[in-house]
Amino acid sequence: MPELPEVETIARRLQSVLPGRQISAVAVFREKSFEGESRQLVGMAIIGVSRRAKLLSIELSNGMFVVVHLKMTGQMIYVDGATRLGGGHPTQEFVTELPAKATRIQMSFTDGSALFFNDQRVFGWWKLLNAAAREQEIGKYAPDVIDEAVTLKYLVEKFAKRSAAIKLVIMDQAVVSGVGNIYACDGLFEAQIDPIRSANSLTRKEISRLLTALRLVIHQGIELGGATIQHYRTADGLSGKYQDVRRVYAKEGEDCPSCGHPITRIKQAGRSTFWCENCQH
DNA sequence: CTTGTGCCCTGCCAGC
DNA sequence: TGCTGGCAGGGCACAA
Repeated sequence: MPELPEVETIARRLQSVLPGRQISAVAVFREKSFEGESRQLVGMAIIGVSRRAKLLSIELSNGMFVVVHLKMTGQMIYVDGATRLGGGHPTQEFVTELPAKATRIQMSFTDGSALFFNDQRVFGWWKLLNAAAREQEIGKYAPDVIDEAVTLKYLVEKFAKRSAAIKLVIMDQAVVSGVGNIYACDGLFEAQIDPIRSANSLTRKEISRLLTALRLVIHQGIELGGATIQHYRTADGLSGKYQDVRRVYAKEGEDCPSCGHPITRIKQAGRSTFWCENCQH
């Protein structure tokens, strides 16, 4: 589910509400969702929350981190104490019904508030890691696509070695981090590049256009609080707004926003790609 | 090294 | 009203 903009939106919100709170209990409803000894968390305070690639890091007062990957359907919903006790004004009714069926982990705080990790498909995870292990986990991922370390030169060199379809290469987290199916499709549309073309067939000019386009849609995604197609919710349980301005993703048969030609869906590496055959070459 | 394929899970929905 | 297959914001382990 969540790509860089969605994870960034969650990270920013959690950073504004979690620091200073002390963990009173952690309930793991699905063993698979949590790696490590959850009891070690009790008594720790939250120092801060950050994002790198599609990973969230929650820093604890003992120097350890809860590193989180939301994969396809993960949600991180924070509910304040007043709302949980019924006296607040929840932004979404369902936050009062947590934990829900898909809640895999509940982290409770001493002030009555709680953080819920919901994950329908159970692909996502929380790992309790020390600083070195967290560095190693994060180190598996290439620089964020919006990081200045991703230069035109960097991409030109990476693409030169790859004959696979450009759509797959920009979604390869060892090339750049943060681009998933929605922003890959929309970025390629914005750059007017055919998703099937081999990465090493792109000209320098096209790669430049693609980098600019990817950053545009990613930044727009962040500004709009992410894209809610199905499962994604902000940390307040709200929908994002990027889906309202998306170009082609999940718009099969609808009019191309640029030329009006119907948007096509094809399958690449088992996943849907949406694009305009008329505009993208 | 690269590439393609299957798989991890659960639930929804279109089409029979 | 069922059933069934396809599909879902990701990434890893394999085989070739």
